[in-house]
Amino acid sequence: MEFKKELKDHYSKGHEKYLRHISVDCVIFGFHENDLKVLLLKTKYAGGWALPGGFILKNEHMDASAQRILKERTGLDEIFLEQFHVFGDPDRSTKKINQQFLKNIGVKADISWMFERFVTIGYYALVDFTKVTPSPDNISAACEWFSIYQLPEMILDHHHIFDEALQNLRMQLNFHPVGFNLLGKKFTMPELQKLYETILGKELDRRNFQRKMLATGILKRLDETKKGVAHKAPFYYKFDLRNYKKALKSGMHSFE
Amino acid sequence: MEFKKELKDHYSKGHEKYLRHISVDCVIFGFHENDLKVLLLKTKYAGGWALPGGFILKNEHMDASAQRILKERTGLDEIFLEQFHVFGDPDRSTKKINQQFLKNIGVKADISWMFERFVTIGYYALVDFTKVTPSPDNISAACEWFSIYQLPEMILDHHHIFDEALQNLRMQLNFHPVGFNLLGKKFTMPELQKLYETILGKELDRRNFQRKMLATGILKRLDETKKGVAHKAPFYYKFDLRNYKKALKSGMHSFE
DNA sequence: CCAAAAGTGTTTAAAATACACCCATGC
DNA sequence: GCATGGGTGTATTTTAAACACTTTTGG
Repeated sequence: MEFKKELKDHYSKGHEKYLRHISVDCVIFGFHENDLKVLLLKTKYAGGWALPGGFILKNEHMDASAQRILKERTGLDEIFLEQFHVFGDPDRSTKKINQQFLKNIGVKADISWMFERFVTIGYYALVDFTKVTPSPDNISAACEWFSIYQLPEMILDHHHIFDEALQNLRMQLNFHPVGFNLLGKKFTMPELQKLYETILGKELDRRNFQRKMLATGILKRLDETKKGVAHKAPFYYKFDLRNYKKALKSGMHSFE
Repeated sequence: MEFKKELKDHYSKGHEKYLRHISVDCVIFGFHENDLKVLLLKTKYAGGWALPGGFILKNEHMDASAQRILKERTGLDEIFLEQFHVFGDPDRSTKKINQQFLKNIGVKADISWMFERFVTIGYYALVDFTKVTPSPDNISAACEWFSIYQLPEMILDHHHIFDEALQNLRMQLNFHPVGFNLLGKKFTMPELQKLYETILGKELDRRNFQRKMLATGILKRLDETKKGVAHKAPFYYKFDLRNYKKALKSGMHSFE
């Protein structure tokens, strides 16, 4: 069985390929149907959901590892990525989980780099939900989006990692208009507002939001309005990358 | 020679004691004579100054490693510490430096965990300058404070790590009144202001500064004034930890 | 008594917040 | 035509920034 051989190799020889003791975990945020979502993997046999993660190749830039992991799970390139925290508690051991996993799947291994302690580097990613094709890795049974307000049971400290990621994202939102990375090429003001409200977890004033957003100068209104929608049709906007870069230098404003 | 043996052991057997591929580097800030300073080490033989750093013991919490490293260099316990960034470029190799170092010192080693790639976790520390007794480690010739505006040539990417630390400190200063960690038990308002000005790299209005600071409610004015000083004697203040913790929850203000 | 630094205001400008009105569209 | 959501504008409050005067102290 090809899969078992691959797995055995990973456990017995992975340390020749990857840096020991270091893993990368990604909190992938997407926005869909007015809800902020996170992409999670269901581990085979071993119960519980997990953040997509991986390891750093011996000659690979750490940021590139995160990009590679994201590419594999979402199919996307050049994702917005932000390293936000390192989790270095010696008790966050994956040993038990890994041993349980191998036992269940019927692979033997007594010692393995995978049983050793891991320090994990947390990244969060902001992706365009509509562009993502979630695909599980070979040790996972499923790869699905979850609302951040209805997360399932998660392995290890992954829920804690998620919490930190969300907190960092909220902070970031006050300085850089990172929200745009979660939307498509064009979007309406109400959509953008919903996004902000979902991330921040609170409602914002519609009129003040629009004024502030436009004041940043990083939005460009299109002549097009949203079609086939009840009530007054909202305009589409697009994100003006050039002005964005200029605005970044002079600092961004915060939201309520 | 005891030292050479220790060193040889470190290079040949250190990987049994520490996590491979991971180092910790600390940017230690101190405030003295109206100047923000950083504690640096002069490496023996290999030229250039370096940030105090070290490795994570196999069963040690990452944060504890940083505390241990700081204790060794400054003599202080329970230092204010903040993990701010991980540097994971595969090119940031210490191999050449280490080999040069060993050659110069006359120790032989062909392979060593120390020649492998390191991902380093950056911490910055805020310490009370007057409490610190700088002491070099056994591979360093000197341990000295430098003004952040007159830094010497530094090895590897240490200058870049410093830059990131300073940038993070400035950010942090807008949300948490971290400045207090750099001062002693009591301090005058002008001293506190100088500190802020030095960190932020710009002048602040004396009167507005005082008002804002007092508005946070985390300062307590003592009945004591500074003695033996020309002109009007400023009051001493102390930092009110209890109110500080309360204030943190409701968020802090920014400075100009 | 005067220069220099510190304490305590006030005035002005800007930004955040709250709120009101009109317009378009589908049912 | 009316309920609903969207575009635009104004009043109010809050906060930041600019500025002035008085007080204390050593020389």
